[in-house]
Amino acid sequence: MASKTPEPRVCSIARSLEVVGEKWALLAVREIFLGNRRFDEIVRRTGAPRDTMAARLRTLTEAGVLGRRQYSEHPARYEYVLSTAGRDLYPVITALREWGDRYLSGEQGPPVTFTHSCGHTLSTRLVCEACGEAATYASATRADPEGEGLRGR
Amino acid sequence: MASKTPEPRVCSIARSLEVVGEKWALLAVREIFLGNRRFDEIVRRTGAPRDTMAARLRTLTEAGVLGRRQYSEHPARYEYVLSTAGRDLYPVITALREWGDRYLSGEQGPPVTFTHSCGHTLSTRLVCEACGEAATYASATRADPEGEGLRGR
DNA sequence: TCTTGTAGGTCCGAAAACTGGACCAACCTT
DNA sequence: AAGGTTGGTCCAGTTTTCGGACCTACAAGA
Repeated sequence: MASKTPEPRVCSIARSLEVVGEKWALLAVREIFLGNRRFDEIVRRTGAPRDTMAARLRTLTEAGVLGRRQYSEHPARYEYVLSTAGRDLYPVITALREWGDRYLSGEQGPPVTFTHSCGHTLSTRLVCEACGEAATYASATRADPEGEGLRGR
Repeated sequence: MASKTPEPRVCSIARSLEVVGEKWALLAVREIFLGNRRFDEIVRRTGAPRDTMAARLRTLTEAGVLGRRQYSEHPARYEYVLSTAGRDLYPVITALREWGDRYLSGEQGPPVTFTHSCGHTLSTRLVCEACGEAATYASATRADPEGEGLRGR
């Protein structure tokens, strides 16, 4: 076999995880989605060490997922806001919540966090971008079953 | 303010990340989705240190996301397969791919990895579970805007 | 037979990341 | 003046990660 596929696969999933895959990153984003934009709140509600969360907010800001906004001048105070890219993490967070709701809930059922404006829970659906058809993993083709043919386009 | 909300929020997202939030976990799952079920393949195509990946596959197996199956007796050989819970990570992975495709693609566009059987790319849609209506972050209610009222149900 | 290859790991020491807790500088309220 | 709020930083100890070498068991080819 002459041409080896690139060792670490060129992949958007890997790239995404490079940015939001660190331990506390998505929990920070979750808090901001929930409206808690301030450092102390984020630290308190995620349970992260202050130090670690400070570093994480820095990397997320540098990556363009968050913005840092001064909301008070004289005691200089900052809050974190979601960029467009940050807001577009909503499906990722929803999918994770859904999975946790299904497989990691205790006896009292899943905790409720995000709801649709009609009051019900949001979920993610897989659809085909082109034909609009609902899809499942079963109807998805694994483009690279044997480890070949996957090259970036 | 008498009753403090629980410090670290009770949350399915946090629980999910406890299981699949480690650095190489979702990439291992990705490889298995792509049909590469064997240790060496998984290591090679993710780029993870062998050591770390061995540990990760162990935790994922213990968590019930993966199963470990012997496919050869005499040289005892094992492969990893997705459980139902593992297969249900498909939306998470799709959402991450979609985000990476959108915000982290180079000049040559996103690498293609998963496609629908019709040959097109899959994506995730947010919908309301009850009314079936398409939803966006904008139409979602933040159940806990000020850090209150979020308690598990 | 001897070598090479495959497969699924383990072991190692060095480096990086995470952790909890103390501390700090401005400002404000009581 | 004392105490609270906010957004951090600093520290030292522990845990994880990293890359590479190594190991066992078998099979195929020269």
